Amino acid sequence: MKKIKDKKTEDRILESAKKIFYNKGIDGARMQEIADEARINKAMLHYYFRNKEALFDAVFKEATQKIFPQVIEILNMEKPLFEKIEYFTDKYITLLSQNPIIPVFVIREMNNDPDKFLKTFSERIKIKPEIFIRQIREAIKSEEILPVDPVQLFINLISLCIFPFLARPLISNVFGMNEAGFEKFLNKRKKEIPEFIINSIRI
Amino acid sequence: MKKIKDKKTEDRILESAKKIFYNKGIDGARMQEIADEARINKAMLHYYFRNKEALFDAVFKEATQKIFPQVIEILNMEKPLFEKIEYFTDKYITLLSQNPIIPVFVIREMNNDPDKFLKTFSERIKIKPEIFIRQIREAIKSEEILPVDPVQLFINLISLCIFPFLARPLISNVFGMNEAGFEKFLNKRKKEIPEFIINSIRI
DNA sequence: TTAATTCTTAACCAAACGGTTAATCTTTTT
DNA sequence: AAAAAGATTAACCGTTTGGTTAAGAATTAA
Repeated sequence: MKKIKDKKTEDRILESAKKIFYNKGIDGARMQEIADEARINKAMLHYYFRNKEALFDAVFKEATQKIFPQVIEILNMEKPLFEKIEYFTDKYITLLSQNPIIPVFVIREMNNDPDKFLKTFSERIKIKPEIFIRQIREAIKSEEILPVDPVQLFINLISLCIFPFLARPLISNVFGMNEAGFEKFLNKRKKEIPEFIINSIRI
Repeated sequence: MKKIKDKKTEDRILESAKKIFYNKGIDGARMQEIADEARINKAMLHYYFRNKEALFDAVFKEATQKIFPQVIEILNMEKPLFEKIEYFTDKYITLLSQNPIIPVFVIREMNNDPDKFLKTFSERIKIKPEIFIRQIREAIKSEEILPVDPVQLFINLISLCIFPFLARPLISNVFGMNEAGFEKFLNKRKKEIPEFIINSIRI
């Protein structure tokens, strides 16, 4: 019974911290605001999490755990290259659509303190796209695709998927999209990106 | 004689503010740190700029003025489509390489307060890529390129150019690049991106 | 039941923050 | 040279900030 109650409060804190940190970053977030959001006393934040940084780290950890492992998992699947590119784009944009603020959050905090990010990140998550890279190399050898630089191709794929989530306010404004319009744009993109890439590299 | 001295101090403030704001954002930046960087008293910041927000606005304005007008200018040039894509990629990546922190800065602050951004931004800068979009439409009609969505193609071009600057710490780490290595990667990209795009859409 | 442990709160604190003030130094104007 | 205007500083101020404390509820263990 104790554990259930624990989780209840601790989870509410984490949920509130997520909401505030995601939208304002560690520097813009206020501990009081997180406490208010969770409808608890500010001291409770320090009871469950030592300090602001520890609370932030927990939130950041969850955000990266939610995104990166899935990326790698898909890229390591045993699938033909073209099919994998299609599958990846669809799954990745769907995942980000469900957490559209995470890309901004991760990019912001990663650049805020790159050393800290790389340290805590590479300790937990192995993001080695070597299988995908090797698969590209093999496709080149077997003359299935043009001889492109595998690393550049990989970055292209990631860029095309993530960037719209980072520049969303500007894109929506320039092309006069409302929320539904942007969602439509993203859904269309799920098919456009693989077509775009495969068209480019297919022999 | 007065004006020269004015400029000297005011410029030094702006320069220091740029350095701090670019790297830490408006929330992470401290007025004292900016003053220290400029080797002046903190009160001077308020003498030349009313308050933190006004100083930040001046910095943000300069950053956007440095990037966006050039993007539009190139996209509005009278150039054949393929040549324009090549020219744009080269000039844009070169420009960003000279100001590699600006993309992170603009994306961070744009998402920090989208309404403010869109208001002050669209007042000053008209970023209507209509000429480029029309050019794509015409290339489709004349069967020079495949019938792709012009907006998606435009976003693809921008995504491929900007994203590496946003994810630089992660990219450098995953692929073991040092500073020179990343620069090499970017330079290679100046040719890879146009090839990649043109390969994809050319009939 | 009672003692110990865990959870929660209100009140508090020192440091850091953006911003102000009043006096001083420097330059320009007359 | 004297007065006016502009530039610069040190000291100060009220507020906000992350964090603590000590006391009280609530739950668990004995």
